[in-house]
Amino acid sequence: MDIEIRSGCPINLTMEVLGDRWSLVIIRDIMFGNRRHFRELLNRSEEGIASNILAARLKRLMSYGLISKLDDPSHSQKAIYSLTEASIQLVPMFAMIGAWGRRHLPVSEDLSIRAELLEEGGQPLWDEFMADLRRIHIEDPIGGANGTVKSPVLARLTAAFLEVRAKMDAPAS
Amino acid sequence: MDIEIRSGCPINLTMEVLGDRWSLVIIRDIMFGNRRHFRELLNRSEEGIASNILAARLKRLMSYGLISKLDDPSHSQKAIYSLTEASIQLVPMFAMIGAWGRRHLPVSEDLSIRAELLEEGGQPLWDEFMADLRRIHIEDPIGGANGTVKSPVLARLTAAFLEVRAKMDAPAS
DNA sequence: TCCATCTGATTGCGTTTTGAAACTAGTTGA
DNA sequence: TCAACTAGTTTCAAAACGCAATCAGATGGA
Repeated sequence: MDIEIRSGCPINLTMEVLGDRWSLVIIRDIMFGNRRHFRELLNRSEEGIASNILAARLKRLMSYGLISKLDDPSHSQKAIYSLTEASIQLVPMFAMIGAWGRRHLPVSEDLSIRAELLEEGGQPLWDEFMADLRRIHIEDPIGGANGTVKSPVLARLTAAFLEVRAKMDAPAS
Repeated sequence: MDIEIRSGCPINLTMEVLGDRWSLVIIRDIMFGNRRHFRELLNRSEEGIASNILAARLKRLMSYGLISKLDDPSHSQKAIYSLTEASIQLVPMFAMIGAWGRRHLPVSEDLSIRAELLEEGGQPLWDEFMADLRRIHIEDPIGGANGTVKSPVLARLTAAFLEVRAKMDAPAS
């Protein structure tokens, strides 16, 4: 749960915190899929994460201040997981990671449309998206989780994704 | 040695390839430290990587096409490790990772000056650096390894690093 | 009230990965 | 000849991972 601090190099420290197969994938689901509950992160995970691994990662990310946990008023046992300012500032990094992956790895068309739009939008779109995320994760996490408060940028990204999906499912014309 | 392909998402795939504690640190040393031999990567590693882990990671990165290996003509047992076009294109990602780490993690001043300069320089500096890297890793890997061919950008980053180091070592004025 | 279902996890257990130290096998230069 | 250097491999213990089963409390409908 603690950083060993092999060295004070920014790249090394970032890899000590985020350098595993799951942490960034979980943050991605919270950020781009607005999955705010344990079960959403578990069952709707594209990659099929195990429940013990998810629990361990959520705990770890909380200890680093990358996500926060809040009781859901609608269900005393439910918890709402939210991004923090630190993880919201990962947006440009996600854009770069997505851009690189799209160019050099065997990505699928539907799952990479959001990365494409995020890359094309550049800094102005990233700023807009980060402002949205602050509203639905920091200012009103409960409204953000239950859908009362929405992110326009996220809505656009999701719409584009669903459109590509629909085209792929349709019979070839 | 092979990607499992849990999903075709660009972020997931990138994490499957680079999502461990060592891969990016090794590429960083080759890229920013111009360490081109096994021993340079092993003994002059800031983080103290073990030789078996280094050997395994080099093999893995080669299998993904992120580094290439070449016989050193000056010593029949020596190998020269070089970046490929794919890993050279990681430069903007490194810039973002460094920028994020510098803001949110306990980095040390000397080891983060290069990240600071890389961030400030923006896309123009990244393009210049990538052009340099192509010369010393792809066009003339042997000259790049033995120092006959140099990177002006790398020289500037290293000079700034050594300057900060010197200031830190000097007695407080 | 009863009970199936949902909540965020935890427990066991076998497999895989990691890490440190020692070691190998060959090369080089004095 | 020999010490130093080259790129790794071997060994073995510890940690992390992945899967399936399980848990205890909360909820909602009959």
